[in-house]
Amino acid sequence: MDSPRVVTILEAACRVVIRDGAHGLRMASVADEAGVSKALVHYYFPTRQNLLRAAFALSEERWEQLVADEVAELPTGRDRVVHSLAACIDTTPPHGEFRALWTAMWTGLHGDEELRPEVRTHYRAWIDLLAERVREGQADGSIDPDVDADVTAYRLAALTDGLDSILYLGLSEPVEVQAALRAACEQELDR
Amino acid sequence: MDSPRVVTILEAACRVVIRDGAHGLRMASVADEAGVSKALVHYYFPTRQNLLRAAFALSEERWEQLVADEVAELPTGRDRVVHSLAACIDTTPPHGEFRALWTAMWTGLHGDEELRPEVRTHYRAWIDLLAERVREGQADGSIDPDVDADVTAYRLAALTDGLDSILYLGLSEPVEVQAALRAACEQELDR
DNA sequence: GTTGTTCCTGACTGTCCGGTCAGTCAGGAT
DNA sequence: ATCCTGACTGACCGGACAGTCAGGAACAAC
Repeated sequence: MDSPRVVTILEAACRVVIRDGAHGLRMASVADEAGVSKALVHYYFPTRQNLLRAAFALSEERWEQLVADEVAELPTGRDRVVHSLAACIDTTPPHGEFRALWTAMWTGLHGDEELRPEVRTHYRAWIDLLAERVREGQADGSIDPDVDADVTAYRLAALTDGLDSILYLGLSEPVEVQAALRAACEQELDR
Repeated sequence: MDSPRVVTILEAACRVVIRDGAHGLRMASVADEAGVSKALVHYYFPTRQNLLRAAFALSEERWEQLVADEVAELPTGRDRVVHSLAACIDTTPPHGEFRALWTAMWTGLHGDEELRPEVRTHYRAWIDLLAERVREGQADGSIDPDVDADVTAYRLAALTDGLDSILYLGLSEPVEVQAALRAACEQELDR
């Protein structure tokens, strides 16, 4: 399923989504971007929806890998939690691109009811991963041992999501939003 | 500008947006829903975008009025803050409809760059109003006088926004989300 | 060298939908 | 009696765009 051609097309689709949004994705744009004919895109992905889903799946996979790699370098659980969250509101490459994709996927939910369970699964997994990292922090002493890891992860995930909206709206500068996240983390995690 | 005919059309448009999303709004659907011809919709609203914006403006105005009225009944600033937030994740009528509209407007941002400043203004005003209510609570003793009202309002607004996303995704039941909000309010507001 | 399979394309079609337009009609002014 | 206007309609237009299809090239397999 992932011949080089398929990957080329999916990466092109990701670039188009970042540029035009999921809703603005045209089969012809993807074909142009990939340097192939429109019919070839349909050859590998019968419908537009198939293409969109596959592109999201690919970007999601790569994003999770990227964050996991970065996080693995950090010394404490607390650092890992904070970095996981900060990555979600990072507007600079390479995180910025993934952020744009995720936002687009989010928006793409409207009008594609079948995409919802998939996004839900990813979101759930992300919260669970976050909770796990909180527990690591509690184990290594970098996070208050008395907080409930699940509740904290849930709350911080929601907060980050909201901060991302604020960022997207252009209500605050990235720097302010990052500071707000850091402050909230201190309040939630410090002993 | 708001002849009865115009209001009929705008209310029809709101119903269509709630049902089909902003992106799924068709001039023909609105016309059918309002029981008028498609041409009449164009008569009052030259373009689809005009109609969407006017519909959002109307619903926004009504929603703010509704919450303001409800909040005015409550005894303490703390109650008013909590209710303002809870109203945003209330899935039951009449709040639920407005929530759907707001989510749709949010989504409608993608692909209508000119809508963004308007949403930003509303969001900003909402945070400011919330901060004001926090200060009222500090004045009447129902909220910890040591918290920074602006920071708290900002953070709670972002959190509520994120919780709304979780709700929209169907990741948690409304009851759980409401409980999470209440718990977060306690942590942020209690002395 | 013929046959089959996979990859790939240009040209085409059908449909959906925002927007236009010529014209109808009721009612008010003159 | 005539003119005018604002509200309203049905029919139509044109562009955009997902998806189709007949067939061509490349590359093996026998």
